Amino acid sequence: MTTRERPTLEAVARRAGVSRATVSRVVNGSTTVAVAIREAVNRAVDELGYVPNQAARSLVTRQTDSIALILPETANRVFSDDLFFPAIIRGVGSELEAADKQLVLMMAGSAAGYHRVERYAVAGHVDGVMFASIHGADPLPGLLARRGIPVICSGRPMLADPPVPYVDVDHAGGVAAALQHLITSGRRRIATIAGPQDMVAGLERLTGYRETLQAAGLPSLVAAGDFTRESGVTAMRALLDQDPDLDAVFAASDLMAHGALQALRNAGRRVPDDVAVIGFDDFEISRYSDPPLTTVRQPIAEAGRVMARQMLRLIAGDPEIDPAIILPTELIIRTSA
Amino acid sequence: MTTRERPTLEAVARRAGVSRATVSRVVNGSTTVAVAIREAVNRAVDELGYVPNQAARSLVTRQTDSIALILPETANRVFSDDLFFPAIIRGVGSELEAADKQLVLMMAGSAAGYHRVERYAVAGHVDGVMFASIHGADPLPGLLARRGIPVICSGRPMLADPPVPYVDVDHAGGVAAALQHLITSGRRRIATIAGPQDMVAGLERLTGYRETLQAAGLPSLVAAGDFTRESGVTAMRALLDQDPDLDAVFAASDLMAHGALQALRNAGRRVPDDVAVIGFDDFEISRYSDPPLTTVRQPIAEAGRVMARQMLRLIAGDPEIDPAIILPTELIIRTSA
DNA sequence: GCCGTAAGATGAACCGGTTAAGTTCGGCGG
DNA sequence: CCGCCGAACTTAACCGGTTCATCTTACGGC
Repeated sequence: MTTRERPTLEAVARRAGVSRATVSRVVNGSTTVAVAIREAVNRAVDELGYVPNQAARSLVTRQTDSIALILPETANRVFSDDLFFPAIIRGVGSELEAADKQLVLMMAGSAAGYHRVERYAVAGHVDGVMFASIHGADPLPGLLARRGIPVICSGRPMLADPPVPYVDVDHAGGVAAALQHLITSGRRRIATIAGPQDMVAGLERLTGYRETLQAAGLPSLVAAGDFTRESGVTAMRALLDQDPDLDAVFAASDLMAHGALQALRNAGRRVPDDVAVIGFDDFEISRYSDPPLTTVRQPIAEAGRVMARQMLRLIAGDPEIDPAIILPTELIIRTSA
Repeated sequence: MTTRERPTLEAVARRAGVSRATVSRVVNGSTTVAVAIREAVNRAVDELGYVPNQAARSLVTRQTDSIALILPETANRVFSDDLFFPAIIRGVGSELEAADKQLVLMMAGSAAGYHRVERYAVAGHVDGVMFASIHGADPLPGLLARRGIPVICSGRPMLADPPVPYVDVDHAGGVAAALQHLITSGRRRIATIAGPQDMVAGLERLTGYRETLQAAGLPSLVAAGDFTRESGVTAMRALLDQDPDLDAVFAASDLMAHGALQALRNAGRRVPDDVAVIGFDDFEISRYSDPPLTTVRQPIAEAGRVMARQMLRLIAGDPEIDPAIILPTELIIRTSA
């Protein structure tokens, strides 16, 4: 193991025959350095393989060039089947990479982990904190914001003591488009499988459903789910029990829609002939389901990118940050409805 | 915005009427502090909301308590449809969380990003670096190891100048079990859709296929893929062209197996009646494909956990690190074979 | 009553950078 | 020829912790 000592500024300075300060200025690209000296310093840097010590640097600059993304689920539940978080990570990651910032991923599921996130951020380990999805009335965003830490949320936070800027998608518009499509194609008994009601996404999609159907003078029929496939199966069964003659289902997530497809098949219903099904997300797998799923596409990766861009602005001290950015959703029509 | 100044050790010391050194010892849980003083200090810490400055701390301790996980794909390709990386992240994350270490996720796709990773690690931003999957003869693991940075790989690295400890799964055993199952159930013309040959996983699964079939005295038929669903579709079509009478396919990934199912359906073949299909991975979605996929389960999340544990040991200075840990694979029999 | 000792607290020297203030020196105007 | 100016470099003071050597104090043994 060639655990060679890491060279310090001091070492580089000695080798180049200049002072620490000069080396620092060369390394940081200052212009007021004579060409000859700059070259000598750069040579010394290369020869020694010098890399600045990040801890020392951020001790004085108060910057770390890394940004946290909080996944507020337990590490074990995140990613199990869901493609929401991967997409967010992808978007955020690509944008931060372009800005030469590092992405620090944190799972804040457990109560201990939750507190750990707070300490981590306050300790100055990161320049800012992004929340990938908020459950219930999470106090953490507000708490960090009050501590003076830049915060951006994906999804409107239910609780934000000092209001926190956020990026969200047009849930209501997406739902309305989906239901309109069902109504236009003649469906009249349209049920829904709702998402968790402690998340804004779940809440708004259900509200959108209720309002659209009411405006159309059609009856509502709701079953509760939690965005997972299993809950979709269970909810679909419950709906069929309550109204065996329903002719359409709007599920608040693609995974629940897949569960519904499965339950409908087992119940002997044909999709879309007997029952039309629409989901929400447009995950990759929905193109390959049987039948391919009609669904509301939400630009998740794009939301991640926008969130990252907002964060970079916030850190740069830009005073004009949109308090809310709402991205459009789009109905993708395939075979299931 | 309550951007209240962050209190320092000094402030706490003044308030508690003791020296900086004493506060430091209390904060770090030293035992040689009188109870009365310890309590006074803790009170001061609470009142001021003191949190140690991480940069200052790691400047002297040379520790950051965070560990990097490198995803060596471009940020845009990772996660697109694949459930491998999410599973690794899940395993690594849960284990590090338990050890109170932070996971830093890095995408090293672009050439620039690649160099960035090196600088980041050498700058001492993290205590160690884990590689989620190695493409080709990546020099980075060896390079970091030579710099004295703890490194663990998932998947045997093809190139490791100073040998780097790794965690992998029993590819050969899994492939053998799958093929044995096909042979036992009477299949004789068994083709394979291979993975990318610049990755050990792709390489070893193909080798396993060749050796097992040769030992059984059966002919080989290989089409190239790259682990994606699309490549599975293409490869399956090519295989059917070459041998319309094949009666089984072993795909080196679940995604490719799903592509094969799709291509077979389009070609009018029934699965498993006409052609048996086996995949490799056991992603969640494979339980819900049509028909449900028989596949080789590899414990991806477990590999992540083991990798994290090895890393923690390495950092703790444990001299006895297994240079290689191979986790068992298991054939999961469903309907497709 | 004196001394040795150990528990517990302190002062100060780091860690490795950044940067404001100070120094040196060549050149130019008067 | 002198003084002044600004460019370019150096000196030194931080940033906020950790830790070791040192000092203080209380106590037990003789």
